Amino acid sequence: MQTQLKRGTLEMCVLAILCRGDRYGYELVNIISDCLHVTEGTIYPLMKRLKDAGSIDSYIVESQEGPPRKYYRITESGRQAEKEQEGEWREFSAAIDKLLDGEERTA
Amino acid sequence: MQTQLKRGTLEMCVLAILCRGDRYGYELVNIISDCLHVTEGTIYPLMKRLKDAGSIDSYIVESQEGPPRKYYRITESGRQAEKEQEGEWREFSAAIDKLLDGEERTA
DNA sequence: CATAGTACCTTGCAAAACAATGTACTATGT
DNA sequence: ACATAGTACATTGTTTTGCAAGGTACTATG
Repeated sequence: MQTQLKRGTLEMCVLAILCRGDRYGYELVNIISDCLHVTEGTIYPLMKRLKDAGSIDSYIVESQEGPPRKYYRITESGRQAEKEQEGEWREFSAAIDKLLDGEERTA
Repeated sequence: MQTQLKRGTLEMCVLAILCRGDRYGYELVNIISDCLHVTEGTIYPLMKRLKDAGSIDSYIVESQEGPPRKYYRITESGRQAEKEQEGEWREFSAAIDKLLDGEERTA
């Protein structure tokens, strides 16, 4: 459900959340799940892509309540990517709203 | 550029435009291009999907300025689909904005 | 000792946007 | 007569990315 709409926006959301502080993967799934349906099968591959791209890096922290947690920290380049993507998002959603409202000439 | 963001929304946009009147494919490309980058390689397969789904039907009209035009007309079920998708879009974009603004607990 | 919760990860599939390519018609300029 | 540009249709193959399903392993509870 609404799988297609999420394309491209999840990356931006993860970066935006990490801009506000470090988080571990499982935690990100829970945070985002408050707003959108999302699973680990989506988030873990995404974190790998972001790390490969240099937008985030990571460190391990032991936990008493289960297995060790892999925390993610945003990089400077990640912060920049977030800003760009948020700008694109604003532009894009304004464009969609314009098309939905409809102001096109009658050809 | 921003290819991913468009996923799922183009269908909704086409349906919204057809709700306001019949259009032919090439015309739709031009109308949408005012707001978003989109090409025939995207629109024609989309129209085929919409027709297969029963959201639209079509008829041919001769033209003096070039090859015949295939006009698309929205069906009742297409109108309903448009309404649903627009609702999902509103919900979705609100969810994204919430995640961008960030109100999550420091769990 | 089974179950549930936490936390990590990978594989394979599906949907959709798009560049590239192709056809064919009309109109314009030379 | 012929080339070019604009109109209008269509298909093929590639790419990206979300997600279900499956797997590992640790801790806590009944």
